[in-house]
Amino acid sequence: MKKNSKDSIVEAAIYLFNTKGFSGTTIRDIAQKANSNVSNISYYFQNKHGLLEYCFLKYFESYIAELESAFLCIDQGAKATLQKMAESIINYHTENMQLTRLILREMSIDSQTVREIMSTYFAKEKYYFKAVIEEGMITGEFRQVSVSFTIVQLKSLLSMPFLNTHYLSEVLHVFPHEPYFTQKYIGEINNWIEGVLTPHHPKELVFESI
Amino acid sequence: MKKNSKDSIVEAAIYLFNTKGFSGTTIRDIAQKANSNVSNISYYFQNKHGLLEYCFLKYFESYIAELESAFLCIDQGAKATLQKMAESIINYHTENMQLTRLILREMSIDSQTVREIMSTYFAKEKYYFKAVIEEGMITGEFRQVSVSFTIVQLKSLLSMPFLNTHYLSEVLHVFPHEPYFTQKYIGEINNWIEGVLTPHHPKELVFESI
Amino acid sequence: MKKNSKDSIVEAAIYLFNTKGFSGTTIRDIAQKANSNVSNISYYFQNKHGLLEYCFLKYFESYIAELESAFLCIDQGAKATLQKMAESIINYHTENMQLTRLILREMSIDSQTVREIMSTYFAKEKYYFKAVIEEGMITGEFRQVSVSFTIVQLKSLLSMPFLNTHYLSEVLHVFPHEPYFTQKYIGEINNWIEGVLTPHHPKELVFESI
Amino acid sequence: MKKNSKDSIVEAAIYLFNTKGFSGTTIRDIAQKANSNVSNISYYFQNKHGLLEYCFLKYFESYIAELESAFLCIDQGAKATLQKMAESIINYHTENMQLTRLILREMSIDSQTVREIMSTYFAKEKYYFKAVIEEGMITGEFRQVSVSFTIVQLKSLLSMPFLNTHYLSEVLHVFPHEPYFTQKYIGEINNWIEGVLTPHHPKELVFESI
DNA sequence: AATGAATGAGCTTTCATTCAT
DNA sequence: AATGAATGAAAGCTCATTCAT
Repeated sequence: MKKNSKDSIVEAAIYLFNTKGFSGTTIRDIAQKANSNVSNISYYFQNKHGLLEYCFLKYFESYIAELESAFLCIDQGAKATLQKMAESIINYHTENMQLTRLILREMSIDSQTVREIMSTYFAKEKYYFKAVIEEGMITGEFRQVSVSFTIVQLKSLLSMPFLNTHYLSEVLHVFPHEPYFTQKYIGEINNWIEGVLTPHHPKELVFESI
Repeated sequence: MKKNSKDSIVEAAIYLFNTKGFSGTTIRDIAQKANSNVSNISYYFQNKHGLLEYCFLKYFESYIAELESAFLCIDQGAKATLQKMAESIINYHTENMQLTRLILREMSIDSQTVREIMSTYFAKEKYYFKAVIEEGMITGEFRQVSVSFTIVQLKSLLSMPFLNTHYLSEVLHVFPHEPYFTQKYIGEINNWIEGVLTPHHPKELVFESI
Repeated sequence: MKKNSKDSIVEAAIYLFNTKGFSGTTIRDIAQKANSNVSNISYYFQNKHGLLEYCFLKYFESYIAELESAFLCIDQGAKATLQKMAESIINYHTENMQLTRLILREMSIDSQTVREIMSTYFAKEKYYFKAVIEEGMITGEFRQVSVSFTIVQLKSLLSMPFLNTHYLSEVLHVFPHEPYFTQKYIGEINNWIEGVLTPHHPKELVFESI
Repeated sequence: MKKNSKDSIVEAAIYLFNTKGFSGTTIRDIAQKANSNVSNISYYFQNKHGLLEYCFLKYFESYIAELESAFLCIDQGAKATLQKMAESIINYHTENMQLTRLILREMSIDSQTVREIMSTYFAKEKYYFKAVIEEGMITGEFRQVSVSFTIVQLKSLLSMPFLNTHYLSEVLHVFPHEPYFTQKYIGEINNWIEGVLTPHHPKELVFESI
């Protein structure tokens, strides 16, 4: 009768953690939404917190995989690679908006989970970003910039819209769920790469902007 | 005996909501940290949620005031004004990092509070950003851009570093609390204004980058 | 500004104790309804329970006074006196319906208050009822009946309609507040005195009694 | 380990609600007396109020069943039927004195529960009383009386002794728990039916009295 | 005489978890 | 693999009362 109890629990958890926050969600909420029994959560994930950790892992495994895959074409140039990385992340975030929002929010809470589980993933993520930026600076594709501050900006631009989807849709009337958004926002990121990271060779660059 | 019970409750609440999340914080935690009595929370703020709302109002009243004040110099040019607005916000966020982080996180939860309380503030904020961007496009200081997508980016850049302070300090070794950060990050935002918003007049712009 | 704080507190208390029960009413409810301050309750009545006791005394002082006054005409015959006593009680209950209902309900709770405060009043009440019934039995106006069981019935008939006013009005469409009710119900009590207490055929019936 | 948690909770609740009133009883009291856990009250009855409603239903289901069963012999005459109904109610009240007292008291509080839950039961009860009284008036067994006012008296006589058991035992020294009381009080009710409801045909009636 | 801030105890309810099946 | 009853801890909140003014 139940397709897959474990999966439906995770699905329900992502939705509810995202909507009401981790602490604001009860395991009964989750069990009910998943059409499962409360005890199954303990059974599969040890306890409520284990379920959250599972969600974190689920997110980061894929996230890093996307990043890794995009990084493979580094020999085609730093700019192209960075553009591909940004595009991959935006696509991944768009396709997993609930999970992304949950991670981005809970990450900002000061907890053991964040420190322990995520440090390795963040280290990897930093490695790829740093590598591509430094490569670009060496080849002259990028200006000489602060790697850290560049990563700060890049991550800001790639995360925020998915964290504040309400704000986007209700205040700015920009709808991250629509396919048009993804396309357009990738263009904006490329503009940022051009305008902020790339050295100004006047003639060509003017025509890149939308 | 107690100097100011109400204020110390708010202060404790901001710290704890920020550190452990709203749902993850108990009113007993707050009362204890504030050296006050649990009942006083109900007494002053009706209930736990009222205390959160109070924090929201506290943040937004000042935030909008900062924005409004910076907007006053609009006759000195759109770019200068936008730079001043960004600087004001960064300064305000730096000085109220705890509160800012709390607001930015809880805002992303799907609740009545967010919708009802904040809609007016967001409308005002949007008004100022839109006004300055459109002014810039009219005078030719800014390129022709999508107002909404520009606001998305601007808000991303102005918020994210204050939401993920752990990440910045522990992964990137960038410390938002240090005075150097503020100064440097304001420069980065100005770069963004130059590189992304300002039309390329080759000669001058090259020298603006840090 | 306040006419009489004490009186308005009592008035509010009677209404609220009656509507929501003693334990179900908070002193803040009372203070608010009385347009007074919470602390005044402690000031005037020591504490919440003192206020209840005050209500009990208020009721019983008047109640016993009514009974006493009606009993004075005992030399005009037992039946006439009993009728007058019943009429007085019904009138008093009608005029103080809220207070009456409150007393009748709280009396049924097993508490110190009931035992201590009321025992003297109940003793007095019993004395008058017993006196009039026994007088009637001596003079032959009444049949030989059990005094206790007669008092049970009499008190039942004189109390219940005022305890269950909702039931009367909503189920039976009998409205104790209307003047017609009082008049009619006094008639019913007199019927009861006639039919149950008075011998039908003086000579024979005397022997029927238990 | 626990035999029947639900039943023991109900039993404890009836005793305590009766003794201390609904609002005056805490669920900790109940759980302790029932040797159960506080949470089980929520588990079985949703909340404290749900437990009260359960008691109401428990009472009325049986009460109406008694009434219905007694009403079946209506073809044996209205008076006999009414006597049987009264007897059934007195027996039921005697056997369930705690519950009865609880219901009678809480019924007098002005609440949603009373209005919603009980209206149907009261309608049924009224139907049976009305039917038997009207039948009696048609056949000439009963005098022409007001149905409503007769029900008021009947219910008064059948309820009050069970509501004020303290008063009966401590003031009047009448003990409703003793078997003698039931027998005697049924006799009193029959006297009331004879004296108040039955037309006076001197010769015959004399022999009917007990 | 009256007020409003402050207190601490205690209440109802919720929750994550465990146990027996 | 899955269920539902049961548990103890703790959470949010309420309340009668007191204190300082």
